Amino acid sequence: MPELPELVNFKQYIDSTSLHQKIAQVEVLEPDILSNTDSEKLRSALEGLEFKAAAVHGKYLFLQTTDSYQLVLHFGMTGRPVYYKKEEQQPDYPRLLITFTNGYHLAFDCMRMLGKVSLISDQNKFIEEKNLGPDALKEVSSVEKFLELFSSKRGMIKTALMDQSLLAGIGNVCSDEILFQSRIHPKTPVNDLKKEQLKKIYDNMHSVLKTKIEAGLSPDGLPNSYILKHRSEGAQCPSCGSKIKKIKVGGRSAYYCPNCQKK
DNA sequence: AATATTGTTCAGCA
DNA sequence: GTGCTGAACAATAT
Repeated sequence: MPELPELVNFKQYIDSTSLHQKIAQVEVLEPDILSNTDSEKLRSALEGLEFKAAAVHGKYLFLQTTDSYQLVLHFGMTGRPVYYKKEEQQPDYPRLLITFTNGYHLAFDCMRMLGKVSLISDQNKFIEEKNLGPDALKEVSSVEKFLELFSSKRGMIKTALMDQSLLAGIGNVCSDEILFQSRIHPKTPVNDLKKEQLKKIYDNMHSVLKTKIEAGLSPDGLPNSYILKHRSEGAQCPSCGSKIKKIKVGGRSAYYCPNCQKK
C-alpha cells in the first residue's frame, strides 16, 4: 500500500530513528529483494558507514550514507521499515536487517516480497533509469506544470494519475480519493477533461496527499468525508449516501460513487 | 477452495 | 511511441 504519503511517513520515521549511527552489520535474509546488487556487495559497501539523510521521490525512499552510496528502498505493496532493539520486537518478515553499533536494528519488513532494495551512487541517474516522472508533491507544485504534464496524455484519468512515468507517487488508493474529492469518474478520458476539472484534480491531489501525510500511517485520522474510510463495495458514500461501486480500471480495482462521480 | 489484494514489469496487440 | 489488457511475482484474508 505504500504510496507517496506513506513514504513521507517512512522518511520521518527514519529521520527520527536511524540517522547518524554507525552500521555494524548488514544481513540479507532474502536475496530475491536485491535488484542491482548482491548480499556481499551490499554488506561491504554499507558496514562502517552511517545514514546521514533520507529523501523521497514518488514511492522510493533514498537513504544517503556518509559515503557516495545510497540505499534505495521500494516497499512494493506490503513493505515498511521497522526500528527495534529486542529480538522479540523483530517484525515477522524481515528481508534486510541492518544493525547499528548502539544495538538497535533497522529491518526492511516485507510480507509479500514485492519490495526492492538497490545500492546506487547517483539518485538522478536512478530516477532516469526507472523512467520516473516528477514527484507528485515536491516537483509538480504548480497548476501550470500539472496542466502541461497532462496536455499530451491520453487514456483514462485514473490510469494517468497512477502512471509513475508521468508523475511519481500516486497509487490505486490515492487516485481513488483524488477523483472522489474532484467528483470525476475514474474512467473519464483525460482528453475530455476541461481545464477547470484538471485544476480541481491538481488541487485535490495536493490536499489528499497532505491530508494523508498528516493522518500518518493509520487511516483512522482521515476525514470522514473521504471515500477511503468507506472503500468497500456497497458502503455508503460520505457525500450523498449512495452505494459505493467497484469497477476495474486498467486492471486495478477502482472504488467510486456512481452518483457523485459521473463521466 | 477460489478469489481479491497491492505495485511494478513485461509481453502481446491495436 | 502510446494505450490497453493480462500475466507474473508472494503471501495472506475471506
